[in-house]
Amino acid sequence: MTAPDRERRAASSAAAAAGAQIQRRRRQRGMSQAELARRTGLSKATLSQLEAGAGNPTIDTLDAIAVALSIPLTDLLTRDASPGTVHLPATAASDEGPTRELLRRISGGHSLELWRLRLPAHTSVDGVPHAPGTVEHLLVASGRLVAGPADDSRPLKTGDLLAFAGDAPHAYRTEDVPADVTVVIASPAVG
Amino acid sequence: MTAPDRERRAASSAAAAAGAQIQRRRRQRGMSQAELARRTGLSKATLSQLEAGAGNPTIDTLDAIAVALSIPLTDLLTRDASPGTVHLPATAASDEGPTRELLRRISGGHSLELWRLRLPAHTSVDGVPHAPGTVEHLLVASGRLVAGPADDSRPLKTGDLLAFAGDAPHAYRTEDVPADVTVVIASPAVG
DNA sequence: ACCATTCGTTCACTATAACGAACGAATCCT
DNA sequence: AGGATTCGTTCGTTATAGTGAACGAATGGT
Repeated sequence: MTAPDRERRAASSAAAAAGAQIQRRRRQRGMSQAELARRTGLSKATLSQLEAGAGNPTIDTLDAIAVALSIPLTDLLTRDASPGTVHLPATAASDEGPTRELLRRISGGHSLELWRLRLPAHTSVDGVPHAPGTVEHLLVASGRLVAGPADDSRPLKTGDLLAFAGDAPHAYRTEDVPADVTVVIASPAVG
Repeated sequence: MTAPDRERRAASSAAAAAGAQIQRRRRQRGMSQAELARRTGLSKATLSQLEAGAGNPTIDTLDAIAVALSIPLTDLLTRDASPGTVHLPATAASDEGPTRELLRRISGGHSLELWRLRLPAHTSVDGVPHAPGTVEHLLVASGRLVAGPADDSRPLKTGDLLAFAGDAPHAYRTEDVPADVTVVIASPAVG
């Protein structure tokens, strides 16, 4: 890469986005730059410049930060906004004939993770906030639970679908019955 | 970061994984290192070392490569889900404590559809072949069925996950018990 | 056979990412 | 108030990511 090329890319969205992301996640955890510096083994100077969007971090630097923040490396490279909560109650199964029902469609540019979440009765689990723009889908395979964003959680039963923003604090909680839940996480990718 | 720290991380999985990923995607496109160097504006030397897993690229370098390969930046940092058919049998639920299990990860650039498929007993349904590159995921919420590509279908029970290429002919078939299946269809974004 | 390309690698050099140290501004104690 | 921390920033220095040139090996044309 030539020097001019590098300059032209200096204000590159990738580096700036990563910087913003680092700052956001750090503050989310009530962590100071100094403390993050201690945990990562990086210098305060480096973090300061990165968060200012001025830097061009190496993959090792980003990895160290991701580890210290307990998030996947890729979460530092994703961005943007989040939708509202959608609750689709289970529909009655028809007695005869197979049914095919479209629950939800999300348009392009997403990465995808499928998780299985098993909760015994009377259990509460906090969800790890994901990258901004991440949408989380809960499909209740069996049981009951209360789940969703901290400020808008819903009671769910077998067959229900709940979609909500995965970048805000959220939690799953069972009461008298255990729950078996499939979680589909769709994250927008930076291209 | 101190010098010893850096050395210790030299064989870091993050850098090595990125290197492997770069090589894989480049070859997939029948592109030589030299040509990728031209398109990215990077030197051949840099690419050679990165693919060898020896490097520690900056975010700008990775971004340039991602752009040249027309893939989201995050794809360079992600292990791709294996392309073939994958069958993940249900795991036993632990008696105590919640379990969180990553079933599958698919890198960016996908649109997403969630379907619910309900099959009465003794029913057979042909799946519509989707666009090339589409991956279909079956999550068995309850019951049993035999499903998958026409030439490689598998018996599935409650809790199983089956992933297979959705662009080939495939079918779902129940025997003595009905089945309730969540289908996640990931299609590569157009463009 | 020969020369011309193109490939991926290695090496010395240059540009720069990350560092350590010092700074002023806030905040919290006596 | 005064001293002690802790914060985030800025500075000069050091370690290293990326460069350009040269290399041997492989391929293609004449």
